[in-house]
Amino acid sequence: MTHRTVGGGPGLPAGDPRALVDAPSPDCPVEIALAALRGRWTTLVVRELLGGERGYGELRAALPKLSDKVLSERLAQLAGAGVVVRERRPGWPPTVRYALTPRGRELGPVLQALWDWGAAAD
Amino acid sequence: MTHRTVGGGPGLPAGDPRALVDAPSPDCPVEIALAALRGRWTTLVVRELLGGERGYGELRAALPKLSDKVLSERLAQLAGAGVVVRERRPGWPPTVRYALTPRGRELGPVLQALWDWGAAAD
DNA sequence: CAGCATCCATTCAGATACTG
DNA sequence: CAGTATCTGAATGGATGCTG
Repeated sequence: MTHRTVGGGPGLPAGDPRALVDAPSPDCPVEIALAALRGRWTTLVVRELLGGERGYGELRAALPKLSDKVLSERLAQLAGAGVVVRERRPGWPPTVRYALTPRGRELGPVLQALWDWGAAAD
Repeated sequence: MTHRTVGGGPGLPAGDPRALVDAPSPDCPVEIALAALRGRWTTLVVRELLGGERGYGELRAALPKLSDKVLSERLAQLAGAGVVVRERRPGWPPTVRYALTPRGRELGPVLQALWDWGAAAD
């Protein structure tokens, strides 16, 4: 055994240049994750979807104070981040289902870490 | 043994009302944590301080593209969140040292979780 | 049903200049 | 050395109204 985290698996970098940036960079993994969660309401939308797939109207009903504009923005943002998939169901009236991707479900531990830190009184 | 996470320790809530909010709330632990990390440059400032205490000028040197205005704002924000302490050293020229609090050091695992998610290719 | 378009108020970050 | 003051442009979020 020589140094920590040199082997495999996740972990803070052993020489990963993205840990040395001297300015905010879209390539930094921390920024990637924070970008996915950025913006008001985002974590609440993810929380709803952690309970299973939902239709647009179900999301509106669960978060009644969230406007169409921002909800659409958040869903597009989360879809762009690979967190959410949008599925159109044929027929009338048109229905749409939103669900977390596997990558989206992996946000569970991240939100857990944030919760634990924020809940700790210290 | 009955249910998960009912006992002690951290974990997603067993009946914590803060997990059921229908709008962004400053009481939600996740929001508390994200508020501490919010804003451009914030995580980079924390990263610098994870390497040990620093003076104002050392932070400026490590992050040369960060303006005085934003650096001051971030340090005040982090101090308000209990992440950083500011210590004035007497004498001339005036010097100041910034260091993470114990609570600030506990951001390590949070940043690790964010890093791991952002670094995962999936 | 599931949204997009538009307008407006607020917040945010960068640049520059000045101070205890 | 370690900041604060001020200004400006960009991004953000909410409200309202319209559409496939």
